Amino acid sequence: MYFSWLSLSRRRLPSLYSKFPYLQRPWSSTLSMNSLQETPSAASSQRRSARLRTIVNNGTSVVTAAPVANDIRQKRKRVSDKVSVEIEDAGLSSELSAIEDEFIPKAPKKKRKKKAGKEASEVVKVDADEEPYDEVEVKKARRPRKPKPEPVYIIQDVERRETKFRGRLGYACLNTILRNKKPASDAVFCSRTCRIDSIKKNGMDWVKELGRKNVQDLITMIQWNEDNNIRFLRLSSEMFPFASHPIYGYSLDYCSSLLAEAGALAKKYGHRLTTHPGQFTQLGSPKPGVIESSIRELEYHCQMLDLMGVGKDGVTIVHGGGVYDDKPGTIERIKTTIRDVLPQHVRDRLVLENDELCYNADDLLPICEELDVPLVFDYHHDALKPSSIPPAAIIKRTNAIFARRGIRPKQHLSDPRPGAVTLMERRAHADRCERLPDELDLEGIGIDVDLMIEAKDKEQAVLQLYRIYGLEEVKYESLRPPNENQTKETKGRKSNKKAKKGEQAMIDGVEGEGEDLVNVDEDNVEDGVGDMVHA
DNA sequence: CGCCGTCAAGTTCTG
DNA sequence: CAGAACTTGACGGCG
Repeated sequence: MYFSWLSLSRRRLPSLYSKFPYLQRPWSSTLSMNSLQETPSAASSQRRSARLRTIVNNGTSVVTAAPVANDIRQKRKRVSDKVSVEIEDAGLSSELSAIEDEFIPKAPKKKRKKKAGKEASEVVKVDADEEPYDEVEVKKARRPRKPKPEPVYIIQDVERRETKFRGRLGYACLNTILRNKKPASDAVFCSRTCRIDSIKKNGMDWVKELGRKNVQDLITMIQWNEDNNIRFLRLSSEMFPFASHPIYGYSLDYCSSLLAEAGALAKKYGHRLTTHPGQFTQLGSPKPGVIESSIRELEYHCQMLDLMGVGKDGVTIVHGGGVYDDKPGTIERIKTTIRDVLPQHVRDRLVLENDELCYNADDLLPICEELDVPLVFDYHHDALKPSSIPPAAIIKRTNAIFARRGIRPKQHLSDPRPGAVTLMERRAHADRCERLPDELDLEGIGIDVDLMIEAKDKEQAVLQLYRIYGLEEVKYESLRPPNENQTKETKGRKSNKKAKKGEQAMIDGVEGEGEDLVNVDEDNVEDGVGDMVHA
């Protein structure tokens, strides 16, 4: 049984609050009070609680001293990675007792070792901070680490909406649940890669083994998708590391039987598999070498799909790329590359996508119609770089191309990150999507197309849309709470040298007593906060 | 195990 | 003009 976190209002928990008045923080499903129990000292625990509350209650702005900010930053990052509040099942009384257990700081107890085969009837805390107390015993016994029980996640209700859309929703490359399986050796993902140094050191067979493992895990992902009613997936471009590299490249033939197995499974379930090579794929570059690399990349993607036995719906999506200060000339080069240079089997899978900086639908539709190459319409990109043609009209025209080519139409959907203002900020994808575009309600436009959801939360974003619109049955155990501290900006999601510099300056400044703080600007401080949540 | 600097490729935008 | 952003984070070394 699950309950809504929102349902636990203060009014419903008067006794709890009077007993524990320090529970003055916003309810958060991703912030575990376990993180406060990291030392045996209750006093220390409480000091940390107080400092954490300060941070939380002040929202995203860090107003405490830098060392504390740093401490909290690391703490919250760990917590948000691990997630979560565990509350066991059923009625309100057990909810309350579980919450009390959560929120009352106490000295860590020695974890009871479960006998092998015994049912796990109790919820064991997922608490990395208890580890030190186990260490001696674990070393002595030399037993493999016990798998930690799955935490129970608190999933909020979603606002229900209506749609006529009946197509498939898909996600790109990575499944957050499978990727984050613990221990790390259990992680399932398709983008194992390596460095060239490692290829030199370990040899080509070793690289190829990475690719084989990736395909093996792809099979697991396809099965997971089927079990969760997801039937549309973008294959990772990194499935076979360096496969298109001029020196370290290799054919995928060595993996043909496993690829065929994965493809057969997808076919059996009616899953659509597509690919989307990276930004290095430039069909209009003035540099011949770049075009050659791009074609190698496309051929590699094509071979992957071919060996899987994927049909015509298995398209390879690329953007127009750069403009090189000469859009008409570049468009001619793009057309030449597609028409005269691409091998036929590659061209057969090729589709173009409008981007947010250079080529909108105004630019691409004429190319697409002339060369009979479908256009994958991206709602988010069109919002950032609008074309003169309304989305519904664009989709109608590209759907005609899809129909001529016998390929099922496909579109992309994503939201900008909340609070993003500038174009560059708005480029970045939000964690999830709030709603489906209205166009999807229109006959011949959107009701029967496939929609790739490009969101940081991957399959979670799909499942959330399933819930909002009642599109498919959703398994509750597959749901994870959203990150409540989604950063506003792209800055801070990745390592940001400038931000780190500013942050370090702040820390140095405070610790160094009286050093100049002039260079510390708020943006950088906020970036630091973003980092700790998202990195 | 967690952290952090770095990593194949191209291009554009920003300060 | 250097750094950061897009794409899909992941590796590798270190504590």
